[in-house]
Amino acid sequence: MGRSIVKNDNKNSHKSLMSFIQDSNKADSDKKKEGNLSSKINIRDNKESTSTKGAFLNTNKKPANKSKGVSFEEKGSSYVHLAPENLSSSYLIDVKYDGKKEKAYVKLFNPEQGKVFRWYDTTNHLPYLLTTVSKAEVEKKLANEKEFIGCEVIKKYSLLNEKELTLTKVIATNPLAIGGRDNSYREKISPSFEANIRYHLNYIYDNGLVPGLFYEVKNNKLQRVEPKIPNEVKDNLLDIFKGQSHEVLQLVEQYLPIFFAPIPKISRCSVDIEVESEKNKIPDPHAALQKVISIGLTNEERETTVFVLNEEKKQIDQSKISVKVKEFDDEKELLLAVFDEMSKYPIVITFNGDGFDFLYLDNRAKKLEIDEKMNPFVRTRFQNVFLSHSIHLDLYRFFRQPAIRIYAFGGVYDRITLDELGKTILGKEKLKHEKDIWDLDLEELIEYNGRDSEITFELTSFNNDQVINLIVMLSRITKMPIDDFTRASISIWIQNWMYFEHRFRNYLIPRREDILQLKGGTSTEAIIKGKKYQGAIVIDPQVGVWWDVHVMDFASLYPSIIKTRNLSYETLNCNHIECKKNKIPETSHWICEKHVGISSMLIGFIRDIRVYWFKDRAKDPSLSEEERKLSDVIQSSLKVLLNASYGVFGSDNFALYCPPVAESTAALAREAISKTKKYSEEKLGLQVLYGDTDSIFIHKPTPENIEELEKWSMETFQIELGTDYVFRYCGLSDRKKNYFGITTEGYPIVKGLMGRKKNTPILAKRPFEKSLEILTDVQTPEELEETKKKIIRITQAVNQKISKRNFELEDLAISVTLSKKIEQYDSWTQPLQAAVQLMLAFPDGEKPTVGSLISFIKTKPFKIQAQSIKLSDQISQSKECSVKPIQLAEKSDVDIPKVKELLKSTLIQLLDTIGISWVESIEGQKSLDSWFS
DNA sequence: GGACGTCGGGG
DNA sequence: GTGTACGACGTCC
Repeated sequence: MGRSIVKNDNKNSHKSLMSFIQDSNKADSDKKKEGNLSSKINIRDNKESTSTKGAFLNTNKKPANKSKGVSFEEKGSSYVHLAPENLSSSYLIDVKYDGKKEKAYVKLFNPEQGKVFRWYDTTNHLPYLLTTVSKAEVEKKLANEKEFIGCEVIKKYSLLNEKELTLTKVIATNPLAIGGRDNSYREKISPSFEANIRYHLNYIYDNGLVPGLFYEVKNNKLQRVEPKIPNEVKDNLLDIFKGQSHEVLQLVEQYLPIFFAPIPKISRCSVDIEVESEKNKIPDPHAALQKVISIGLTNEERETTVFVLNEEKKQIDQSKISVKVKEFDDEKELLLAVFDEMSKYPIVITFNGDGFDFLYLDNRAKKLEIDEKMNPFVRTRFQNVFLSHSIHLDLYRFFRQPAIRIYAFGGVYDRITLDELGKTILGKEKLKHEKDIWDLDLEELIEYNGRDSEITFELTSFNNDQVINLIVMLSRITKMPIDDFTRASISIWIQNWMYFEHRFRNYLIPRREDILQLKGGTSTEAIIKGKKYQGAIVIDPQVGVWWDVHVMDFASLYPSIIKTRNLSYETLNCNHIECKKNKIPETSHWICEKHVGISSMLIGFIRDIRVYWFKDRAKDPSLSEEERKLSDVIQSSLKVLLNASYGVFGSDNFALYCPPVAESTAALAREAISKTKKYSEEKLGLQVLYGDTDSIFIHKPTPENIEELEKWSMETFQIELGTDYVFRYCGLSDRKKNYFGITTEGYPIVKGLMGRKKNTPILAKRPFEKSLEILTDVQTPEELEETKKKIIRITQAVNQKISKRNFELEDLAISVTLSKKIEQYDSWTQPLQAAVQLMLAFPDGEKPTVGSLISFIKTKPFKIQAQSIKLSDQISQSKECSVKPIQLAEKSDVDIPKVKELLKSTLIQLLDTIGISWVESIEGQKSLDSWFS
């Protein structure tokens, strides 16, 4: 916060390493560059680099429509418009594959006509795989394959082997011939490379397409429309990266349009449906047996229309409704009207449309025998539903991504429900109703449905379209179409981003097993049993109250280490004997000093551009609010990628899984924090009170000390060490990751203390928060002593209330979100006990499952009979419970000693830090005054 | 009372 | 289906 960034220092010290790497590598890297590095930015310039694929087409058979193995086909829909021969500048919103036509196509939103057009590939791009098997041999092997088109010999650079490889490119008429069937080519030809990449993504890589940028169609050819970016912006940016390698400068040019092309307002609507349903039963979207009774649709003018089924032609009281209403006496007509309205928008937003609304509508349309041509939905071979004419943005999928929840929204929402998101992000709740949807008056139904559709829309529009902009920006960076992007998770985003950059540079995309085999496993032992390698350091806290404490931390430490130490799957444990001396401490690994690692370069680039450009601009008062907000969106999208960039290398489902990369990053971080502690203590004579992963708590440093540390960090690590907070005072307990501090700006920072955890009962939370509140006002050690007395009084008062059973049942409730299905619990945990009791008490109610919020209170032990509930075999038959769900509990059930324990364990963490003893001050017989006198 | 499992929060 | 470290509380033996 407000940290000064020493740009020049950084660049220079960074330069020293990079120029070293560059120099020793010059001959090699020049060779690598020859490929298509400079010419891939525009698809127009792409002819040379992709010319190889055209060559065979002149001589070989043409791809024919003979494949019967394609498992999904796009039907002709009346909502689809084909792109004309020439189409003005349009927004690339999607890339897909049409199995029937055996062609890739893109969806282009043309703002002039307000329509989405489909442009089918005209370059005869075809699916392929790569192999080291010779052309002749492959041709012999596949001679009788109907879908086999031919082979070409191509050259690619393998980063893993550090050499150019001559490969056979095996081309087929359709993607399933390459991979996805039992007898696909990738099963027949070994080794095969790049054979498990979805075809439409391959199409994006090969053509250097960037979803979310502008393209036009000229003489049936797709070409990018370059945005006008002020020279000034470009020059300033290049200046930031001055002195870095040629490849990084290339990257700056490549990403200019991605960051600076405007994000146009794309018109969109949200859709939410209501279905006739039996009491407490969610209708099955696969069966779609019940009528659709109402559909809400909100557009960008914030106009909400509710299409409602009114078979009995009841009079609707207009005074009771706030939205537009369209009445239908026939369900089929209702659906058709909504389909027609939806077709006007290039983006349609739902909340869980993938899992419910659209699945239901598609199946219902089939049931009602709506003409296929009028049904806007298309099924993929995985039975997903998407829209033939536009893109479907399912917000449930997007907000569910942990990386988005934590890094883009600071974890403000806990549960992924429309109500919770509306409440926490928009301050707008769903309408509550006592009755079932089935029993609502028409007016109530209309209002309820309208509200849901409004919340859904506003989740994308609040704060200047923050969510849409975030999605577009991440989609541009990772090169994933919005449709794929919002349905994939962070490791796939990073995978796609890195795959694109490999292809862009004509590098062979490595196979997971080759990385693992060549780079080996880990060499440190994890502290926690079952983990693969050792993680971060947490410095032992110095117990007590400390005044004037500076918390310094490294700016995005892990990504910075990946950048400055050149960490990448190919540079870790490289083949050069000379590099073996460049050891990673505490491990058996070493890093290459000859080549720049690709992930190091990419992660380093987005780190630098975030820190040196967008982060400052997000807060720059000299910029317009709109510019600031856009910068903030970009910096937060970069943050999302950066924060996951280290972790993915340690995740065995990541395509470039490389445990030594993750392990080395953690080891170097440990080294950085340990050295900083040592330097502070030994060279500067400072007292280090605590530290966690990338932070260090320093007692009473002078401004000179701080400056000295910042300078030393830049020189030693080329990473900014800055001041995160200054605490007027802070309290450290003997527990790690447990402390509080009051900043000089006068607000409290609380870490790990139970009183802040969301499932702590209010009874304990209230005195905790009250105590913290008065601690926040404390200015001097003398005032602290006074405040301690107050806190003791507060605590004693609550303790006495508990003894007298003077509390509300709700105040004792412990809320837990179930993390598993009921049958999957292998032990008789308290949340499970409560869930089972609920199921017994309400056999017809909604069954608790993953994500259900269960509230319970602690009781004296009692037994229940739960034979009727299906549980894991691991759980024995005797069922003793120590909790009761709040719905079933009474005050007399409460186990008083346990509640007192709970209060104690919550508050003792805070009291410990300020030196109040629970036994003496709260439980003890001594009066308050005598204890202090 | 110790080993082990589960959960949650935070980075 | 990004990583590990950590504390609290529970069950099971």
